[in-house]
Amino acid sequence: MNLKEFASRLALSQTTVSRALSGYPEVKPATRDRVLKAALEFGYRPNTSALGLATGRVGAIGIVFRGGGQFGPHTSEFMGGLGTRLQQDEVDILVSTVDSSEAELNTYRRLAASKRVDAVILHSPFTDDPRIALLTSLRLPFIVHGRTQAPGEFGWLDIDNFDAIRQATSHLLDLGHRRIAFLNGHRGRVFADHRHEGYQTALAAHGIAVDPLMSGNGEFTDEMGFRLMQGFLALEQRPTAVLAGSMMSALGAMRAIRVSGLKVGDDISLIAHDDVFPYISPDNLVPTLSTTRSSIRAAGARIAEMVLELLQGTPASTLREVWPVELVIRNSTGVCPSDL
Amino acid sequence: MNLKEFASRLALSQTTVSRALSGYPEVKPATRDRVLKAALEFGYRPNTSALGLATGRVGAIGIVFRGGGQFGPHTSEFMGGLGTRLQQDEVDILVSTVDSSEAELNTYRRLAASKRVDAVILHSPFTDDPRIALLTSLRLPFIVHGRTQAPGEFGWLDIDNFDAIRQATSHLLDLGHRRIAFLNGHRGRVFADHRHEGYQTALAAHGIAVDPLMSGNGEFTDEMGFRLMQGFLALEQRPTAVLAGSMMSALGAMRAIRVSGLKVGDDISLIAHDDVFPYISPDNLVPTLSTTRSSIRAAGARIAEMVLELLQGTPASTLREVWPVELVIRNSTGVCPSDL
DNA sequence: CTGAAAGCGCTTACAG
DNA sequence: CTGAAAGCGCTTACAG
Repeated sequence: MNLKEFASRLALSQTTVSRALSGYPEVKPATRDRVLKAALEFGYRPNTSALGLATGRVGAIGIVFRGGGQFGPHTSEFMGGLGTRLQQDEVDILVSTVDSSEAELNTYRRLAASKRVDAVILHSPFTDDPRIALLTSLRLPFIVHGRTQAPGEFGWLDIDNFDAIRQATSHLLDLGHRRIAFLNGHRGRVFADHRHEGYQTALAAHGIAVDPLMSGNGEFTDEMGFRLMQGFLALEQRPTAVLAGSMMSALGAMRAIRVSGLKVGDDISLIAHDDVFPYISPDNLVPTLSTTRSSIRAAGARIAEMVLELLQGTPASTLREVWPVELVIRNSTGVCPSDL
Repeated sequence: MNLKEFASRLALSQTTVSRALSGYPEVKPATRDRVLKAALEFGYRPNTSALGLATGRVGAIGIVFRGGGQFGPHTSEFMGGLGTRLQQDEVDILVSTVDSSEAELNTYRRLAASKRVDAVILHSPFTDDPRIALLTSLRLPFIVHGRTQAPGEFGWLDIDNFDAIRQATSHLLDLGHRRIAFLNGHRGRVFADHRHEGYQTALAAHGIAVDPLMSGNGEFTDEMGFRLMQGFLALEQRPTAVLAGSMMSALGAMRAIRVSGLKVGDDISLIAHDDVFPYISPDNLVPTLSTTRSSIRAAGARIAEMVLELLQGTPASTLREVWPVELVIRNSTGVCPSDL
């Protein structure tokens, strides 16, 4: 059913019906009630394309993923967070998949030129991220999940990756550990660089330099954790503690430690970063896993809200947040064994 | 830039430009080339809303998720598969999140009434799924990921859950196991019911009845696997083999076995269903994990293709596929220890 | 408080 | 092979 038919059933003009539905003030309350009830009854809803043409707003937020690895467990939780907030405004998420950086840029061009979305969410930024300049020039509103050095008046939400790892490292140092390994994300990704700085800063406070042999970078998979940890354990002077960038790499690291005959918590301390997944909990591991915790789902929900605010006219420069990360001590961390 | 401006720059009518862009045959090749090149050069793309209004097609496929648990690891892989196929046609995925079944039905009503998507993908069907009748009455084209008894001329793709678990159970029986536990999905979900039937059928072939104490149902989380497995191990006559419905529940089950002092592969055999996640591989576990394997990403890609075919006019009744599932034997399965 | 009509940017029958 | 114009279903300035 379209507006014309719907309005004629109510014996009103399209104008009045449209205004009643959009909440304009100049409609008589009784008329509005009648329209609203009828819309529910007949299941009338404005055609999105017509609405998009007339108003320029389509009620969808875009997000682009690299088809391969990027659709990981973080992604689904983050999207779950976005969704819970956006559904309240009946805004949907438009997901596009790409194979390369170049394809990603082209997708933003396509989304902008065809006016498919009202805004996009940029994630996993690089220090100097070319997507910022592109989106700015396309005049496609956006919010960044993470931070970047790229200039511009955009909004962003990030967790305090620096302090999370600084805290975790300091805690291990306080327990007497001096050889602390680090499973980090890819170099060039802002979050990984921030974490590296936090690691370095904490070590430096104890006069310790970063040992390149004891830190590794990669995608956060179980295998990455397993392989890198095996490498660390094979070192002449193996670490007594490890920082893992995610639950997935922590699982692999724990297994490598176990297989080598050592015990997590007793022989080697472990702290992982936990994005809080519903299907794998640090409380449920053996031993329970100490973590730096920050719900990526909550971040998604807040970013959704920031996007909606941005579209409402809130200046991007006021939409910037750094979320603190909590260090949660469980049983995978202990005093450094003195016999090393 | 809109058509009007773009056409005038080319000194052509909007009609001709539109036809050239849409690949209509009645345009002179030279003209078409000129238009295509200029479109690339100026970055011209038709406005999606205008296109949607004029043609009724919006170039997006909808999928609805329950906000809470359903956004699991399966989801992201499946969407990755959808995306890789859809991107080739520049079709996007419109994701909506809901809290309840009722809200899900309303979302389909909203998507249909507002013509936001060309089709939707239904997933995780129940045996008698009310969504089928609704989508049919809404005339919203759809493909089901999974099967259902609900009547109708719709297309679907499912894996052979029955045979996967039947094979796995038979293999364990062949190894001498007689007490085989089963970590299954929620009752009422078709895939879980099919798996139960496969389990039951294989056991029955050896004259064994299903022992309700040795099978459990739930969401596929690490914790579910851990808790249920602990329960099985506490039984007076504990199982000598276990089937886990997913990698996540398998991780929990393996830990429960380990913590109890038993060894996977030696004391207890384990076979898990593996949807093939990039961040956790059965080859990399200790011991390596025997699985029933089926790439949920590949299923997503094929379903995307089926949706595109459906929209092209292929009859839904010809779009039905059951994919076989491969049993991959690794080191987590062994001969039943005779000392029990 | 309500309505007639222009306009958003396309496609496509119709005419040539 | 090309073009002028109607129509898709809305919103919103303008008029009353």
